[in-house]
Amino acid sequence: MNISEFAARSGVTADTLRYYEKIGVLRQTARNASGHRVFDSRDLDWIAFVLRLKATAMPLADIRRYAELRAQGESTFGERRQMLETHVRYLEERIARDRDHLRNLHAKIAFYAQNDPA
Amino acid sequence: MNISEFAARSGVTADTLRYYEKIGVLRQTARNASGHRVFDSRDLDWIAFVLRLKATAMPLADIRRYAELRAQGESTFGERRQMLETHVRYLEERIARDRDHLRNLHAKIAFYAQNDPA
DNA sequence: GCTTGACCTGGAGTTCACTCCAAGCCGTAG
DNA sequence: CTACGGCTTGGAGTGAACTCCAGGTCAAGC
Repeated sequence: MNISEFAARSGVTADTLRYYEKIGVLRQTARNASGHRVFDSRDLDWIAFVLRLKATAMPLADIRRYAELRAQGESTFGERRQMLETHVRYLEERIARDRDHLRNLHAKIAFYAQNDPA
Repeated sequence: MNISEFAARSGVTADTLRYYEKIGVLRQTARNASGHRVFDSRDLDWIAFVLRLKATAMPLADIRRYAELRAQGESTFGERRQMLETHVRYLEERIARDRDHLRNLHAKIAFYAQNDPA
């Protein structure tokens, strides 16, 4: 598929896709005879995973590192696993913190509800 | 207390505190005879709440809006409550998404653990 | 009375993650 | 054969949130 279809399916703009390729988050994509990028379903899987990492606040520099390891094949399974384990710990902490923030916000909302002069 | 003590206690650098004042996240702070900022424990409470909102991804522009409402007194309790309720919904969604991401990451880690050639 | 150190201001610079643009190439439709 | 749309590139610009700096003021210690 071409870049605009891939953009539509992945939910990432064409500009951003080219940017991701430039910084190494996407591999150098295949090209057709006219030099246009050609994407396949494996690229779709990869970008979905990238979006998952991004959604959980992993910096693009780290995602880029993961992409590098991925490009080196199965020998990097261990290192990739370590990256993910580190990230899981970060995520677990974020969830715990968020729950705490949530409790605090609920208390504040209750206060406003009780004391609203309106 | 002076700005460096306030910075130490709040965990925010003096530069950032001055920046927050400039953009309206902190009110125009009180000054002593030499024009130096003087902070009190209520400022400490407020900055802690600002950090809570920031930690949950509220943009400074929104925090600034909340600070404005706060400066207008009790008549804005309703509007402040609405802002927090909107933010609570956002946070609840983020927690739900994070939990989903976490499950996915665990599955991927399990795969690496199973298949690591090392 | 001079030095030192903490503070002040305005403004420039930095990082991250895009986002936009000009200029150019290529295949198809009229 | 030319106009058009979609792609290409390199590079400039954007917005958020800081971060740093130069040049200046002021109170306290020696």
